[in-house]
Amino acid sequence: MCGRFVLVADPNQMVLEFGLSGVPVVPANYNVAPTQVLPVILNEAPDTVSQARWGLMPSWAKDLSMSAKMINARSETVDEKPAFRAAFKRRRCVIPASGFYEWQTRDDGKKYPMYIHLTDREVFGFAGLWEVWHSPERDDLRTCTILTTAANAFMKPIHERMPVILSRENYGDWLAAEDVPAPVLKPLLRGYDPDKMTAHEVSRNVNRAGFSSPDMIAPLPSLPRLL
DNA sequence: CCAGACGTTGTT
DNA sequence: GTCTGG
DNA sequence: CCAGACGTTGTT
DNA sequence: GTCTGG
Repeated sequence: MCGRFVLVADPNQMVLEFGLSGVPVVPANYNVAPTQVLPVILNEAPDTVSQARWGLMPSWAKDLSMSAKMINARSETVDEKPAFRAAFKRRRCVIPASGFYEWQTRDDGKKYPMYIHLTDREVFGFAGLWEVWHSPERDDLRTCTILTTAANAFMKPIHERMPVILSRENYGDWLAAEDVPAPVLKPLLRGYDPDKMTAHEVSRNVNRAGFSSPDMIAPLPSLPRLL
Protein backbone atom coordinates (compact mmCIF):
# COMPACT_ATOMS: atom_id res chain seq x y z
CA MET A 1 0.00 0.00 0.00
CA CYS A 2 1.01 3.58 -0.07
CA GLY A 3 -0.54 5.97 2.39
CA ARG A 4 2.21 8.53 2.87
CA PHE A 5 4.98 9.84 0.63
CA VAL A 6 7.52 12.59 0.01
CA LEU A 7 7.90 15.11 -2.79
CA VAL A 8 11.00 17.25 -2.51
CA ALA A 9 12.32 17.86 -6.01
CA ASP A 10 14.22 20.49 -7.91
CA PRO A 11 11.71 22.01 -10.39
CA ASN A 12 14.24 21.70 -13.22
CA GLN A 13 14.59 17.99 -12.54
CA MET A 14 10.81 17.73 -12.70
CA VAL A 15 10.92 19.32 -16.15
CA LEU A 16 13.48 16.77 -17.33
CA GLU A 17 11.88 13.74 -15.72
CA PHE A 18 8.34 14.39 -16.95
CA GLY A 19 8.93 16.48 -20.06
CA LEU A 20 7.06 19.53 -18.78
CA SER A 21 6.70 22.66 -20.90
CA GLY A 22 7.18 25.08 -17.99
CA VAL A 23 9.02 25.05 -14.67
CA PRO A 24 6.52 24.08 -11.96
CA VAL A 25 6.22 25.47 -8.43
CA VAL A 26 6.41 22.45 -6.15
CA PRO A 27 6.64 23.12 -2.42
CA ALA A 28 8.72 20.57 -0.51
CA ASN A 29 6.52 18.13 1.38
CA TYR A 30 8.14 15.46 3.53
CA ASN A 31 4.79 14.06 4.62
CA VAL A 32 2.14 13.98 1.91
CA ALA A 33 -1.00 12.47 3.46
CA PRO A 34 -4.43 11.44 2.17
CA THR A 35 -6.93 14.30 1.66
CA GLN A 36 -4.13 16.75 0.89
CA VAL A 37 -3.99 18.55 -2.44
CA LEU A 38 -0.87 17.55 -4.35
CA PRO A 39 0.90 18.15 -7.68
CA VAL A 40 -0.12 15.69 -10.41
CA ILE A 41 0.38 15.29 -14.15
CA LEU A 42 -2.97 14.53 -15.80
CA ASN A 43 -3.33 12.89 -19.20
CA GLU A 44 -5.63 15.83 -19.95
CA ALA A 45 -2.60 18.17 -19.74
CA PRO A 46 0.51 15.99 -19.78
CA ASP A 47 3.10 18.77 -20.06
CA THR A 48 1.96 20.76 -17.03
CA VAL A 49 1.58 20.19 -13.30
CA SER A 50 -2.02 20.26 -12.03
CA GLN A 51 -3.46 19.94 -8.53
CA ALA A 52 -5.62 17.13 -7.18
CA ARG A 53 -6.85 15.99 -3.78
CA TRP A 54 -5.58 12.60 -2.70
CA GLY A 55 -8.57 10.25 -2.41
CA LEU A 56 -10.51 9.52 -5.58
CA MET A 57 -14.17 10.55 -5.67
CA PRO A 58 -16.13 8.44 -8.15
CA SER A 59 -18.47 10.65 -10.20
CA TRP A 60 -21.53 9.29 -8.40
CA ALA A 61 -20.21 9.84 -4.87
CA LYS A 62 -22.48 12.06 -2.78
CA ASP A 63 -20.02 13.52 -0.31
CA LEU A 64 -16.33 13.74 0.45
CA SER A 65 -16.39 10.97 3.06
CA MET A 66 -16.01 8.51 0.18
CA SER A 67 -12.70 10.07 -0.77
CA ALA A 68 -10.62 8.99 2.21
CA LYS A 69 -11.24 5.32 1.42
CA MET A 70 -10.06 5.61 -2.18
CA ILE A 71 -6.41 6.52 -1.67
CA ASN A 72 -5.18 3.33 -3.38
CA ALA A 73 -6.46 1.11 -6.18
CA ARG A 74 -5.25 -2.44 -6.77
CA SER A 75 -3.78 -2.62 -10.25
CA GLU A 76 -4.89 -6.26 -10.52
CA THR A 77 -8.58 -5.27 -10.46
CA VAL A 78 -8.61 -1.58 -11.35
CA ASP A 79 -10.21 -2.18 -14.76
CA GLU A 80 -13.19 -3.96 -13.15
CA LYS A 81 -14.03 -2.13 -9.95
CA PRO A 82 -16.98 0.27 -10.31
CA ALA A 83 -15.16 2.99 -8.40
CA PHE A 84 -12.11 2.98 -10.69
CA ARG A 85 -12.82 1.50 -14.12
CA ALA A 86 -14.10 4.71 -15.74
CA ALA A 87 -11.02 6.60 -14.59
CA PHE A 88 -8.80 3.73 -15.68
CA LYS A 89 -10.16 4.06 -19.21
CA ARG A 90 -9.88 7.79 -19.64
CA ARG A 91 -8.37 9.62 -16.67
CA ARG A 92 -4.91 8.40 -15.82
CA CYS A 93 -2.21 10.50 -14.16
CA VAL A 94 1.37 10.43 -12.97
CA ILE A 95 1.98 11.51 -9.37
CA PRO A 96 5.51 12.87 -8.82
CA ALA A 97 7.32 11.62 -5.72
CA SER A 98 10.84 11.47 -4.39
CA GLY A 99 10.15 8.58 -2.00
CA PHE A 100 7.45 6.93 0.09
CA TYR A 101 6.86 5.49 3.54
CA GLU A 102 5.77 1.99 4.47
CA TRP A 103 5.18 0.76 8.02
CA GLN A 104 6.91 -2.52 8.74
CA THR A 105 5.25 -4.74 11.33
CA ARG A 106 7.94 -6.47 13.39
CA ASP A 107 7.93 -9.41 15.78
CA ASP A 108 6.98 -7.18 18.70
CA GLY A 109 3.74 -6.38 16.86
CA LYS A 110 4.64 -2.71 16.55
CA LYS A 111 4.90 -0.79 13.30
CA TYR A 112 8.07 0.97 12.26
CA PRO A 113 8.10 3.57 9.49
CA MET A 114 10.60 3.04 6.66
CA TYR A 115 11.53 5.54 3.98
CA ILE A 116 11.97 4.02 0.52
CA HIS A 117 13.42 5.77 -2.52
CA LEU A 118 15.29 5.21 -5.78
CA THR A 119 19.07 5.20 -5.71
CA ASP A 120 19.56 6.58 -9.21
CA ARG A 121 17.31 9.64 -9.30
CA GLU A 122 15.66 12.30 -7.24
CA VAL A 123 12.12 12.18 -8.59
CA PHE A 124 9.89 9.53 -10.16
CA GLY A 125 6.21 9.01 -10.94
CA PHE A 126 3.56 6.82 -9.34
CA ALA A 127 0.82 5.48 -11.63
CA GLY A 128 -2.44 7.16 -10.67
CA LEU A 129 -6.03 7.82 -11.69
CA TRP A 130 -8.04 11.01 -11.41
CA GLU A 131 -11.63 12.26 -11.48
CA VAL A 132 -13.49 15.54 -11.42
CA TRP A 133 -16.04 15.78 -8.64
CA HIS A 134 -18.88 18.26 -9.08
CA SER A 135 -19.37 19.53 -5.56
CA PRO A 136 -22.78 20.98 -4.60
CA GLU A 137 -21.20 24.03 -2.96
CA ARG A 138 -17.62 24.58 -3.98
CA ASP A 139 -15.97 24.58 -7.39
CA ASP A 140 -15.27 21.35 -9.20
CA LEU A 141 -12.61 19.33 -7.43
CA ARG A 142 -10.03 17.08 -9.03
CA THR A 143 -9.21 13.97 -7.00
CA CYS A 144 -6.68 11.19 -7.49
CA THR A 145 -5.56 7.76 -6.29
CA ILE A 146 -2.29 5.79 -6.39
CA LEU A 147 -2.19 2.29 -7.88
CA THR A 148 -0.62 -0.55 -5.90
CA THR A 149 0.84 -3.90 -6.85
CA ALA A 150 2.47 -6.91 -5.17
CA ALA A 151 5.73 -6.18 -3.37
CA ASN A 152 8.88 -6.79 -5.42
CA ALA A 153 11.89 -8.62 -3.95
CA PHE A 154 13.18 -5.44 -2.33
CA MET A 155 9.88 -4.54 -0.65
CA LYS A 156 8.86 -8.04 0.50
CA PRO A 157 10.68 -7.87 3.86
CA ILE A 158 9.05 -4.51 4.56
CA HIS A 159 5.50 -4.87 3.25
CA GLU A 160 3.38 -7.14 1.03
CA ARG A 161 2.19 -4.35 -1.27
CA MET A 162 3.86 -1.36 -2.88
CA PRO A 163 2.87 1.62 -5.04
CA VAL A 164 3.31 1.29 -8.80
CA ILE A 165 6.42 3.22 -9.82
CA LEU A 166 6.37 3.85 -13.56
CA SER A 167 9.52 3.49 -15.60
CA ARG A 168 10.45 6.73 -17.34
CA GLU A 169 9.82 5.22 -20.78
CA ASN A 170 6.22 4.38 -19.78
CA TYR A 171 4.97 7.84 -18.77
CA GLY A 172 3.85 8.49 -22.35
CA ASP A 173 1.75 5.33 -22.67
CA TRP A 174 0.20 5.81 -19.26
CA LEU A 175 -0.69 9.44 -20.05
CA ALA A 176 -2.24 8.72 -23.47
CA ALA A 177 -5.27 10.97 -23.93
CA GLU A 178 -7.49 8.36 -25.56
CA ASP A 179 -8.87 5.04 -24.42
CA VAL A 180 -6.12 2.45 -24.38
CA PRO A 181 -7.08 -1.25 -24.08
CA ALA A 182 -6.53 -2.70 -20.61
CA PRO A 183 -4.21 -5.44 -21.95
CA VAL A 184 -1.86 -2.67 -23.12
CA LEU A 185 -1.98 -0.68 -19.88
CA LYS A 186 -1.88 -3.41 -17.26
CA PRO A 187 1.65 -4.64 -18.09
CA LEU A 188 2.91 -1.15 -17.14
CA LEU A 189 1.64 -1.75 -13.60
CA ARG A 190 4.34 -4.00 -12.22
CA GLY A 191 6.82 -3.89 -9.37
CA TYR A 192 9.86 -1.71 -9.94
CA ASP A 193 13.42 -3.02 -10.42
CA PRO A 194 14.39 -4.07 -6.86
CA ASP A 195 18.07 -3.35 -7.48
CA LYS A 196 17.32 0.35 -7.95
CA MET A 197 15.65 0.86 -4.58
CA THR A 198 16.93 1.62 -1.12
CA ALA A 199 15.33 2.07 2.32
CA HIS A 200 16.02 3.03 5.91
CA GLU A 201 14.10 3.37 9.14
CA VAL A 202 12.89 6.83 10.11
CA SER A 203 11.47 8.55 13.16
CA ARG A 204 7.89 7.95 14.22
CA ASN A 205 7.09 11.64 13.96
CA VAL A 206 6.07 10.88 10.37
CA ASN A 207 3.04 9.14 11.90
CA ARG A 208 1.42 12.49 12.53
CA ALA A 209 -0.29 13.68 9.35
CA GLY A 210 0.00 17.40 8.80
CA PHE A 211 3.57 17.76 9.96
CA SER A 212 6.39 18.00 7.43
CA SER A 213 10.08 18.29 8.24
CA PRO A 214 13.37 17.32 6.59
CA ASP A 215 14.10 15.26 9.75
CA MET A 216 11.45 12.82 8.61
CA ILE A 217 13.61 11.18 5.96
CA ALA A 218 16.79 11.20 8.07
CA PRO A 219 18.04 7.69 8.91
CA LEU A 220 17.26 6.70 12.47
CA PRO A 221 20.32 5.90 14.59
CA SER A 222 20.45 2.10 14.64
CA LEU A 223 20.66 1.90 18.43
CA PRO A 224 19.00 4.03 21.10
CA ARG A 225 21.51 6.37 22.72
CA LEU A 226 22.16 5.36 26.35
CA LEU A 227 23.81 8.28 28.13
C1' DC B 1 -38.98 -4.32 -8.10
C1' DC B 2 -36.02 -1.22 -4.53
C1' DA B 3 -31.96 -0.58 -1.37
C1' DG B 4 -27.41 -0.30 -0.70
C1' DA B 5 -22.81 -0.67 -1.98
C1' DC B 6 -19.26 1.03 -4.74
C1' DG B 7 -12.19 0.41 -1.47
C1' DT B 8 -7.58 -1.36 0.43
C1' DT B 9 -4.77 -3.44 3.87
C1' DG B 10 -3.93 -6.63 7.32
C1' DT B 11 -5.32 -10.05 10.46
C1' DT B 12 -7.86 -14.18 11.69
C1' DG C 1 -13.87 -2.11 17.14
C1' DT C 2 -14.75 1.25 13.53
C1' DC C 3 -15.17 5.52 11.36
C1' DT C 4 -13.51 10.26 10.15
C1' DG C 5 -10.10 13.67 9.24
C1' DG C 6 -5.54 15.01 7.85
C1' DC D 1 -0.99 5.58 6.12
C1' DC D 2 -1.85 7.12 11.44
C1' DA D 3 -4.40 9.73 15.11
C1' DG D 4 -8.32 10.64 17.40
C1' DA D 5 -13.06 10.39 18.15
C1' DC D 6 -16.77 7.65 19.32
C1' DG D 7 -22.62 11.29 22.96
C1' DT D 8 -26.38 14.24 24.81
C1' DT D 9 -28.23 18.04 27.32
C1' DG D 10 -27.93 22.43 28.96
C1' DT D 11 -25.33 26.40 30.00
C1' DT D 12 -21.91 30.04 28.72
C1' DG E 1 -23.99 5.34 -12.91
C1' DT E 2 -24.19 0.34 -12.29
C1' DC E 3 -24.12 -3.91 -9.99
C1' DT E 4 -25.58 -7.10 -6.20
C1' DG E 5 -28.65 -8.90 -2.87
C1' DG E 6 -33.13 -9.46 -1.02
